[in-house]
Amino acid sequence: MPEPADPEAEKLSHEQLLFRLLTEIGIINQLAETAFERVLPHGLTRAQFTVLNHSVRMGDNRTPAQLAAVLQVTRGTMTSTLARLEEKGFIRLEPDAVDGRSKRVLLTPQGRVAREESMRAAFPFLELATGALPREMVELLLPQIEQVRAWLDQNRLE
Amino acid sequence: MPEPADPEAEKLSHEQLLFRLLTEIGIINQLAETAFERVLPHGLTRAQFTVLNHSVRMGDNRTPAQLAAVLQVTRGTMTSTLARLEEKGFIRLEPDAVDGRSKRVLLTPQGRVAREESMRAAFPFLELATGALPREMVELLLPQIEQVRAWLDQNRLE
DNA sequence: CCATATTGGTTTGATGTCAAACTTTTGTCA
DNA sequence: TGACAAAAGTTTGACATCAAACCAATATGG
Repeated sequence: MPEPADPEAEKLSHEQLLFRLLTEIGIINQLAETAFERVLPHGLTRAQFTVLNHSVRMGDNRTPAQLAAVLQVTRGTMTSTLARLEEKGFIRLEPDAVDGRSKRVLLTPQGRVAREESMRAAFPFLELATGALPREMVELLLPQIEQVRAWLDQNRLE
Repeated sequence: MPEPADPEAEKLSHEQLLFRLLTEIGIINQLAETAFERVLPHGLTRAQFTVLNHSVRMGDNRTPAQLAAVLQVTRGTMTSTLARLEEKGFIRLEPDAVDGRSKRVLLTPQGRVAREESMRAAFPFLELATGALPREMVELLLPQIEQVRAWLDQNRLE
């Protein structure tokens, strides 16, 4: 059947499909971020949680520049997020012993607890979602999405 | 082979997979938005472009509340975006003839031109991406991503 | 060894975004 | 019809984000 029955169903170009994909991703991100921040404790934002989570999982004692690179934000943004985490007592910022330009980001015990609380707070929402989004689908989706991420990552217009 | 060779490759829970998916989506969004805004003309942002694009594709003469609902932002956010588009001369805001509370968003000719220019400016980037992200993959991905979006959309914690 | 380039971090200004409080207008219903 | 509820839009305050300009410290090269 070469002729689509639905006159609306015009054949989209490869580029148009990609654009649609990025648009959908934008909306998902917006909805997910809003839902996530609504349940996070201590007024944590997604950006702040991401720093705590990364520090727990990959180890703390990183420099702000390293965190900015890994988490894909500018250094200015990281400066701001770290300042708020320090205000809340969830990290400490110490001067680097060997490089006078650098600092080191250390988790505090309260920071670890706050990350744990955040995980628990997010769980019910994720659990609810598992009902509608089958595991096989997510397993199929993830590597493809990672491929999109990898391409964008490598083709940043510096 | 029930034992994974890689000791890192622990079996992730369904919830953890979903979390990873949303994290990847967040990073993709950030990279795509930054890349897109770098090429947009007239200092347009993605939010502003989205309003122009929607008005061209779906017709203008909508109310701010309608646009906010369709584009998944709060009314306060839409107020701000529309104000900047009006400053740039790309839309006009007129009072609704029948409902004294409402306004109507009208595209100006310059607004239509700016949207066209934006599409052209974005094309080279999308074209580049088509090389790395095959059409069959995008076609496979899109309906699944739409399913995720639809679930989040319906399960907003109002 | 010194001039220059690079790197780490900060600051500023603009924008998007949300939640919450607020005003104005419209709708409901008793 | 008059009180109250609902809806449209705005404003404010907080945060994330970027780009660009900036300072300080380190690295490089002649």
